[in-house]
Amino acid sequence: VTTDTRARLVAAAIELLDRGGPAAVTLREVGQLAGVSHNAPYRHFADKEDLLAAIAAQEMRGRSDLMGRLIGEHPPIEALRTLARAYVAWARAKPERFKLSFGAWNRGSDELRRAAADARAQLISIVQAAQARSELPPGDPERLAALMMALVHGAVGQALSGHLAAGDKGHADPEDLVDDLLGYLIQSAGRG
Amino acid sequence: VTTDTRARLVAAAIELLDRGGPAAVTLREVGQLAGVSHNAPYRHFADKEDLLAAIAAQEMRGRSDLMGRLIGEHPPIEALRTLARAYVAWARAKPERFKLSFGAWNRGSDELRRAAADARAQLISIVQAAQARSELPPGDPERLAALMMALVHGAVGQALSGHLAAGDKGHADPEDLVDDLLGYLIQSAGRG
DNA sequence: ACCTGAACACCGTTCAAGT
DNA sequence: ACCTGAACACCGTTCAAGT
Repeated sequence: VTTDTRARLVAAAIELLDRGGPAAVTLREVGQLAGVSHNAPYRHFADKEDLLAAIAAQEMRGRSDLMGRLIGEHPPIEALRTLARAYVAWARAKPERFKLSFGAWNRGSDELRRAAADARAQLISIVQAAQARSELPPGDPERLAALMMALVHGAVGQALSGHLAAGDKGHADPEDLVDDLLGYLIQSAGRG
Repeated sequence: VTTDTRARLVAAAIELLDRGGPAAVTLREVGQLAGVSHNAPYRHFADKEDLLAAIAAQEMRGRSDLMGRLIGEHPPIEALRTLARAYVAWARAKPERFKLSFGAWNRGSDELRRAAADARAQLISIVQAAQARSELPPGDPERLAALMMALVHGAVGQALSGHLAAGDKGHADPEDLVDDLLGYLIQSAGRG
């Protein structure tokens, strides 16, 4: 089909994004990489921001799909830890995609919102499963899920910004902070 | 002194940043707002990124100074909560400054690094004071401070991106997540 | 030491055509 | 329906002068 061009445009944009951030995603170079003219993108996307939103949507769907695969292979608590680690690894490997996916989310397409809601729902269901086993403290599972998401997001953001590299030794990597939080939560679940 | 021009340039850049993000900070408009030509900024800053870094440094110093004022007016745990709330309030009121201060931190000036290190040291000292009173769990205070920072940073980031507004009701505001984490930590401190 | 006006290269976006 | 080349406005940056 002719939508092939659209997919090639997105792929080219992702390549440029990974190399130099959103500023490096010039529509002229996107067109050249995709083998079309410098303003062919305007037949597939409203503007540059719309193209970036398409990348964010595709990336978010990828994260959501991966979550679906990782769940079910592990008991709830282990699934949570595995999920968080996979998320951190993705953010480290593709920092520009991570930053973009949590940027101007407002102008995001419905597809982006759908993928994000899907990922959120999966996370909440794991939290509920862990609560049912008394492996996490009781309370609103949405709120516990939000706590986990916020910590992972913040720890990765700090690592990418160089905040966590302040100490000489490697304490306080995102992975460490995730383990710490899970530890406190698990401990709090096993109370009198 | 003639450094007055530099201060006026930074003030103009902050005004434009607050209005429309880094993209709205055009050196031409910065110059016009400051009453100089469109390339006078190059006599005070290496390039646009350097001007933005100067804003980040100034803003970080403001945060660090506020921390110093808030500490000492409260016992440790209350100081932590107050600090976190002040931080969240600042990020909500000036989202573009918040995003900038945690962006390309890498190219940041020494002044930025100094201000950030200063804020971090103050936070760590409060954590230690709380640990000494057994109001926070034992362990590396740097790591506990990193956990708090990551949560606050992540919760604010999600709120600004619209992630936390998913549920109809206002659960899971950054303030709620801060309280939740503090609650789990306090509970974990009072163990057998 | 600090500032200015002119100029350059680059980019997002639009438009009138082309198939 | 999709693509192209030319053109416009805007921006970061540099340069040769000015005081």
